[in-house]
Amino acid sequence: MSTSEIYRTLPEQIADRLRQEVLSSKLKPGDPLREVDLSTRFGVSRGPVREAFRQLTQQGLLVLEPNKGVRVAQNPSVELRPLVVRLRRTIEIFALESVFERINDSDMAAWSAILADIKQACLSNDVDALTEHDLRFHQAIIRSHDDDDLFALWQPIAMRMMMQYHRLDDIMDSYREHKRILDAIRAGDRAAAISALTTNIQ
Amino acid sequence: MSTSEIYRTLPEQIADRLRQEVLSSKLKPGDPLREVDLSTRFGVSRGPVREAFRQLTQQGLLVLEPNKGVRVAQNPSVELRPLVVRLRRTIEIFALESVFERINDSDMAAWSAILADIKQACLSNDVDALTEHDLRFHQAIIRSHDDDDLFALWQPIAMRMMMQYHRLDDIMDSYREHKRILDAIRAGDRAAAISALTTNIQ
DNA sequence: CAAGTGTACATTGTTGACAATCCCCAGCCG
DNA sequence: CGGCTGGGGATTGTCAACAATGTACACTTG
Repeated sequence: MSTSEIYRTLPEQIADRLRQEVLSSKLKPGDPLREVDLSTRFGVSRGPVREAFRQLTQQGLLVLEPNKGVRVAQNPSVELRPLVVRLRRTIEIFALESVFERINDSDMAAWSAILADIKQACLSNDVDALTEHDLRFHQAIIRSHDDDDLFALWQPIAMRMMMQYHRLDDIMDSYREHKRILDAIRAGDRAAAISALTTNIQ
Repeated sequence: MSTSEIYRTLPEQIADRLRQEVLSSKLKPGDPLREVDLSTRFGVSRGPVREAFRQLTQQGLLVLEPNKGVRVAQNPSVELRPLVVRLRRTIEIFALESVFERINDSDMAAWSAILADIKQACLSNDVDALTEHDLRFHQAIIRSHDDDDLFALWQPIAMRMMMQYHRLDDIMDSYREHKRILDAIRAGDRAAAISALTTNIQ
């Protein structure tokens, strides 16, 4: 997720960068993205850029109009939002349910590290960093399953929520909510974990 | 959906054809797809084929391994199946709930036509045609919303179920189930419609 | 003979040129 | 004056050549 990391493919690097800019509202809903602009900016040809567009379209961050290019997706309609929340809860609770059976020390350590990043982002009031680590936290829940299908199901739904403006008045609440989830997991308390997760997803 | 229709884009034509072959098990899970094979077969270059691959990957029908090409996706693990069923029910019931408010005569006519196609496919024991029209029926429920986001959310989930082998002993049951749904809609009976839909999705 | 290594081939990744399409706007016509 | 029409620039779509990567298998080596 950080800047100087080894990526497998060119399109992935481009997609990661663009995703970051969409989630941080550097690119706003409706903004058009031009293939040539980005290809010169990243120093590659249009092919990899097109490929990155496809990845982000799949994740619901961009919308593609044939012969007209891509734009940043509009936030889901207010009508749809309750559905998206319900779907995301369904998936993450499903994943959480079986976390208790598989969890090991290295998982917990990784989670604690992410929670520390969330705390740090909250303290320094860095909303972009918070979005990134929030995403990583939930991704870790999903990924504890090691099932690419589950991740593929979850991603477009989660992305559609992440694009929304932040719902919390006090940014520090984000840290508290995630801490509650992790504490409940550590304590092996399923009901508390699900409750905390449900509170966090809305 | 039929063979000689006007499509906007080349990749769409290719993707439609390949989807049909995956859903009809002409291409089986794990089968590799080669870009050059398909580009010569369709008489185009590799570009549009790659693009079609991306669309089908997004729909969960193909899996993409960098530098190694695409393969037909494995069916979701048995562990995941209950989740997929739950998600699909959640979305379709959500869509169905508000169908009652928007429905008009031309919608009903279109639905009746699809139901007739389903009946025809059942009578002639044509499983491939049944799969296609089954998909069209549910797609019509989703599409009655005229919200591309809802469709985008639904498609990858529905596709993962459509890849599964058919669950019915008597193929004619499929017609009966869909007829129950449509009759309930026509009668304006929400509870019955939801019940019939829930029975159909499993 | 087993394990590692090199090499040729098959396949995907990337590129830049060219074609098709869209969009804006000036000019024309009713 | 309002609406149609068509030209030209901007943008995406397609293509074929070339580069990079992965794979299979014969070969060496201990």
